[in-house]
Amino acid sequence: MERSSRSRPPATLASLAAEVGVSRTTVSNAYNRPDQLSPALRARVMEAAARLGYPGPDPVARSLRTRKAGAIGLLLTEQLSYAFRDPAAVAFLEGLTLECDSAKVGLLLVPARPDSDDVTAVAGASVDGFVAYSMPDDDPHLRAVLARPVPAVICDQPAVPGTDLVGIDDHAAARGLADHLVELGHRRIGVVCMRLGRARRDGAVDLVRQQAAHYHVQRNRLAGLREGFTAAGVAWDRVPVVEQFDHSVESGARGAAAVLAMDPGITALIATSDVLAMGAIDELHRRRQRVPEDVSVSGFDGIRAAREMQLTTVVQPVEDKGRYAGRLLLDPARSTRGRKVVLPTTFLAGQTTAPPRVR
Amino acid sequence: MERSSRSRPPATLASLAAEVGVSRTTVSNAYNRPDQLSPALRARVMEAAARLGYPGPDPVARSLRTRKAGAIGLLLTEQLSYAFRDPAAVAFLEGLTLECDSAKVGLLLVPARPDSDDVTAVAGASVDGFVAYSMPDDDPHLRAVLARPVPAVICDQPAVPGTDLVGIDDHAAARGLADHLVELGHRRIGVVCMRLGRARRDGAVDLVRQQAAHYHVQRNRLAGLREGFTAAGVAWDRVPVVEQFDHSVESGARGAAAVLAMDPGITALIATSDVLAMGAIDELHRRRQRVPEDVSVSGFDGIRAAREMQLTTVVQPVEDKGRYAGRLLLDPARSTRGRKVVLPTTFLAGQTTAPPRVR
DNA sequence: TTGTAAGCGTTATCAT
DNA sequence: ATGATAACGCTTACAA
Repeated sequence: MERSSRSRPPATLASLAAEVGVSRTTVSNAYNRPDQLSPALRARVMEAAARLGYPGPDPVARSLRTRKAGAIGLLLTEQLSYAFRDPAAVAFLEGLTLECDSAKVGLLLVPARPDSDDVTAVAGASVDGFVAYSMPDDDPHLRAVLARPVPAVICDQPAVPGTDLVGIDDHAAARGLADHLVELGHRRIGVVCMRLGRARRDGAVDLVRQQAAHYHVQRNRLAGLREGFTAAGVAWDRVPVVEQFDHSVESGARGAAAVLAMDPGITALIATSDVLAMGAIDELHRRRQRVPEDVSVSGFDGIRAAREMQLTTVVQPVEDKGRYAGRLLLDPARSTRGRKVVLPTTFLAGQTTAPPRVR
Repeated sequence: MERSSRSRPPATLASLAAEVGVSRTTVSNAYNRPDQLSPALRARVMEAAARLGYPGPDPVARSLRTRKAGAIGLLLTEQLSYAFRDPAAVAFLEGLTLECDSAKVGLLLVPARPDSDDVTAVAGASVDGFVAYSMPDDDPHLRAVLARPVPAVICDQPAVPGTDLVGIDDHAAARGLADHLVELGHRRIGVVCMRLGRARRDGAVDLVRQQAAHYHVQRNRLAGLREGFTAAGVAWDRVPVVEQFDHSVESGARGAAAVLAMDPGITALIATSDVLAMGAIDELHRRRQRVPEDVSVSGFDGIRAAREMQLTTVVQPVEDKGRYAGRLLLDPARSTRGRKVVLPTTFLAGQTTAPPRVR
């Protein structure tokens, strides 16, 4: 049996070089530039490495020397465990990882819990760049990312000078949704939206809070809706708008209940995400209301489950968002910063919206 | 306007120390041991840091010195983009990230594509440990993980001496499923299973390949099924078993079609995962077969979608698997290696299995 | 083809 | 409370 490598101090490149009787350079080359060595010598080095249990050059030491971490960080607005429950976030991850795969860099998940201001995870991440996904504009983690001397790409957020950006035109897409409902004849509506700030809060939202929302995406979607309905003569300040901190089907149901409590007579319920819309439909069904005969419901995102149930929604290319984010960040020739990629969305008329019931 | 920090060589701890006129130690302490400094001096250091645009100690250099990467690696058997489509894998991730969150370590995703033997991502990952999730026993990436001089936890895999393990008793759980179907009266059955090896392959699987499967989980589930049906007098070598490389609903449908082509007279179709079972049900419905009246179907895993559709399945605590994996790896007092955590499973009789149709 | 020498930026230890 | 010194393990001009 071989001597256990655990009994000795672990082998290093230097100790291996000493063992073989060559310089450290040679051992380094054996690993990193095999063509710079005679095959025979390389074989001797590798044999000795196996014998000593040398696992190859230490990644951290290499990173320090080469100034390349070989990974990028992804800043997520949620406890990680939570993010994975959101199909849109998962699709974004899919796209991003695709690009990481082909660039051969790792992906380090960096959670940014909204209830924590501890930024050490961001400051301590050994990465060559960051992607920030849908962070509120006042988040300290986001600031910490921008403070790091590495490139960053932000996604679904307001532009930051000198930082690449990927997003969609939430305002226009929401406006299209509003126009669709207006055209169908809806004038008495309600809205369930995702969280507007970092502090937990559920319930009715007045116009001031809508416009001051720290989540860019929600702010713009609400603005687009407001524009569309205002243009149709709807008094927006009387439209019940309910914010739900949690993003889940159950939360959508609670939001719908809150809206209905504020105005039981609405003919259409607009959710700013498909997940919330699905919960809203659940709640309506529990109340023996038919969708769309009694109440129309619309979502946003175009996640798979929503499309399968024929939800009227706006389909956005979430996976492409991830791909573009990765591409911008990993682009070897990133001479220009501050690039913007605005992806197209498509309105999808499903089976959950119809003209309001005539009474 | 401040002088741009981009114009100068980036500040380091040393340059900051020189600027302030103190030693490097003092600057280091200002960041890592604030109590070792007079508040006044610390304030001076921090002020200078802000002025010079010093972003704080470099994570890589710190890692080299402290011999702590502050992250763990997760080895996944798939292209990452693929893994996120599997609800069970996502649940595992959820559990693992929960533990990472509370231990304040990052999670580095390391993809191990089955069609690639390139192990550099594993060798080059700056991590303090690895979790390997459901890798085939002959995978070079897995070997590379075990070769790294950091602790590892393996999940859903055969035991490796000296390495912690988390898993379930797949054999016993599958046996229970078989017993359930036997009891209902099923003798003519078919099986759709997940991939058994790293090479792409779809179609009928003979006993030799079943027993030689490189995926421990699939091997054991098949063995459990075989044991149960053999005990009931079913000739297992005549049971159509079909392997599907891809793990998706569509793939499950194709697998079901293949099984039905081999024996159109089966009364029960067993899938070794819920995702495959859902596809099988789709395929049966396309053929105007009712489930369970015409054909019974069972799954495995207990993912949310399966439970919602009342699939007969085995529920395994996937999220707990992730939590235990993280806990074992991050356990500060990991004196003992080679620990085993075997989690319980529960059989769940749903609405998709019933006695075979009488003819 | 191989070796020399100079860092990469930090923290631990020990001294003052 | 602050500082001097010595690593941590590696890569890479450049020289031989």
